[in-house]
Amino acid sequence: MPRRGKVELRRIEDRASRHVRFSKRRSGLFKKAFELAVLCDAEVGLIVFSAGGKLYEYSSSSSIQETFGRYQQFMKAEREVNEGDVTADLDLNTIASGDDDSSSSNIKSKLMSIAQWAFEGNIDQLDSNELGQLERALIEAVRLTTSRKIAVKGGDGENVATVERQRE
Amino acid sequence: MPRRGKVELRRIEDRASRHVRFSKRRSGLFKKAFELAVLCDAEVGLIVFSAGGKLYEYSSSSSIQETFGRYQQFMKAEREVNEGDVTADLDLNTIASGDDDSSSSNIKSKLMSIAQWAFEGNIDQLDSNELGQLERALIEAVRLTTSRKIAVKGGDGENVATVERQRE
DNA sequence: TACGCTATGGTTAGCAG
DNA sequence: TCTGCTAACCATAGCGT
Repeated sequence: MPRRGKVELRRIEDRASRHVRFSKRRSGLFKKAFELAVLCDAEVGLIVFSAGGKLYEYSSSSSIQETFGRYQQFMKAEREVNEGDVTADLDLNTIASGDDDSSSSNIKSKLMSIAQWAFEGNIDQLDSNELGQLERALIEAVRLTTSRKIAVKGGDGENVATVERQRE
Repeated sequence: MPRRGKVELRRIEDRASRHVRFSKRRSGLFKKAFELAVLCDAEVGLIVFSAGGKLYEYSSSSSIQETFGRYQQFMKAEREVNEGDVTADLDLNTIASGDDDSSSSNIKSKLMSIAQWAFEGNIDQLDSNELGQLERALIEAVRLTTSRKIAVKGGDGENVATVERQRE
């Protein structure tokens, strides 16, 4: 005798039942994701971790990373529109400002902006100007990281790594 | 009179119909994703781009980026297991090797390894040793990027093969 | 533990407004 | 274009094995 009523929308407490239903619903979800991509010509990226930590993924393009890269680009573009920026300037203001704040959040956001370069289109197609932007972002990240390292270590100022720009 | 037969699994050619069905199926997919997360205590991240480039997203945790960060960690851990690595060593071998190959693919993979640091747990919790690893990765990325910049600026004839992905 | 079954509830294609 | 309707298809909970 199949189900008696409609499904309640809350966590299934019974472990076994939860696992079985996870398995069934997961396959249903991935099927739907695939159908949406094919039928409607959409790009779909789907990541699922089970309660036990197992990973399941689907991407209609070549990889999840590619889809997420597009997502990052989209977010970046939206941010720029909202802030009135015109060019993909990679936070040059922040780089220019001389504050020596090597807090972890600053490092993280700098690494995230570098990550965007990794996820965006081909590195092949970057011109020397864009490479220069990337270069500056990386140098700034080195500076923040080095400061942070020293701060954590507790004042060992001798180990500062120096980045020397190559002459052009 | 509702539908006459089962749905064919191929791109819907009629624009209007494709849009309507995208809208309906998308909401169905997001509902299913939400249900899976709640019912089965799973972590779900879903990104959808419509054919027109509009973005739709869902994440059962605080953000897509967080889910993707976990995905990155998972992939990294898996890679380490497969390669027999014990520590999160961030390709120090590659860094150590003195080859001066500033090809775009090397830059990209270096940026990706840096991106992993951004997505991983709190920067706060890195000790000075880990910060040193990150520092070295960044310095190597600067070196590769600078070389690349000079190469591009100088002899432009180098048009590295561009790979264009086909859809379907 | 995982699969097959099936009645029920849920999703949706086509159409009308 | 979007919204609502509804028949028809589809997914799946609970059970049996």
